[in-house]
Amino acid sequence: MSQIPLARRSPIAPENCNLARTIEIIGDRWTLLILRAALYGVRRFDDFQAELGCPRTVLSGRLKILVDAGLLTRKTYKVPGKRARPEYVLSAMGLSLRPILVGLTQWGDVWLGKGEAPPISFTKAGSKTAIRAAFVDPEGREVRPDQIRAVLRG
Amino acid sequence: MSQIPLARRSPIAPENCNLARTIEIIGDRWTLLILRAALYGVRRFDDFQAELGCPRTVLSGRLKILVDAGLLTRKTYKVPGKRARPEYVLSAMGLSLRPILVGLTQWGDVWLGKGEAPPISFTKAGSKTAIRAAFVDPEGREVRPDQIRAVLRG
DNA sequence: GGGCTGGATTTCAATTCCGAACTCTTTCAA
DNA sequence: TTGAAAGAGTTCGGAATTGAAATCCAGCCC
Repeated sequence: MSQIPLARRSPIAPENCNLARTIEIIGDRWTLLILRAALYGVRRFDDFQAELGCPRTVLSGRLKILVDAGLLTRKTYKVPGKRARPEYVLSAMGLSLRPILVGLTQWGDVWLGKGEAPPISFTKAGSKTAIRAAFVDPEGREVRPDQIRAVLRG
Repeated sequence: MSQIPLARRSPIAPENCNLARTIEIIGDRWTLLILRAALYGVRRFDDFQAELGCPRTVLSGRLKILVDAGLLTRKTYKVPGKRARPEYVLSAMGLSLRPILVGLTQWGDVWLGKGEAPPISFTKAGSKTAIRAAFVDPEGREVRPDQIRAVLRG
C-alpha cells in the first residue's frame, strides 16, 4: 500500500540537502504567512502586521531573515506628503516560490476544504478553465506524479 | 518590475484560507523535516530521531500532530524475534505532498545550490531529462507564470 | 515647536525547546 | 532465573523563543 520502501536513513544527509536548506529558511509558520501575504501584494510592515496578527518583534525578525536570504528586497516608497518608508517586495527568488504556494493552496483545497468550493482559484489569462500546479518535462508537457523518478548523483 | 500590484490586505482572510490552514499544519521546521524523511522511506521513531537530531519530546509531539491531522498513519510492525513496535507511514494525504516537497527541493537547487550539481534530481520514468514544477491547464499543457490569473469566488 | 505616523526596539511573563536521563516492555542470552 | 538489550516513548530542569503591550525614533505636517 505504501509506495515508499522502508529506509532507516534518507539517502542524502540533511546537511547537504537542498530541501533541508530550503526548510531552514522558509519552514516556519510566520515566514510562510509573510510569503503568502507578499504573493497577494502586501508590502508594508503595518499591513503585514494587520494581516498576520503576529507580534511586531517577530515580524521584524522574520522580514530581516527573508531580506538577508534574498527572498524579499527592501525598497523605499514615498507617499507624497509623507516621509519615505521601506517596503518589502518579492525578489525573483521569492516570486519563484509562487507555484509551490499555489500547490499548497490546492493541497489544502483537497484535504482541508470541508467540501466547500475553494475561495480562490487560478486560471490562464483570457480563459475560464482552472490551472493547477504540476510537473512538466522540458517541453512543457505534464508528467504525472507516478511517473516521477528520483535520481541520485554519484 | 514587481509583477504583483500593491495590496493593503490579502483578498482572503487567513481564517478561511486553505493555504493558511495548510501552513498551520505543516508550516513548521521539524514537521517538514519529518515529512522529508518520511518521503524518503523513514518510518520508525528512532530513525526519525537519528535523521533529524531533534529532541525526542519534539518528535513525539510532531508525530502525534501529523497522525491526528491524517498525514501519517500509525501502524504496528514486527521484526521476527523482536517485540511489536509502531511505525509511522504516509497516508494518501501525506503522499500527495510529494510534488510540493520536490518543488521545494528544486527551488533550493536553483537558489541555494552553491553552483554544485544537485545531489538528487527528478526525471520522468524512462527518460533522462529533468522535470520541473510548473502550472498546467486541464489538458496538461504548461501555463507560463505571467499568464496566471487568480479568481475569487463570489 | 508639537503632534502624527509608520517602522522598529524594549520589556517581561508565558510558552516552547533542548538535552540528558529515566521508564517500560518484550526478547534473547547466560 | 536473572539480567542485559533494544525501541519507543516520558520526565525534568535550564535555555531560548514567543506574545502582547508599551516605548522609542525619525521625518513630515501645521
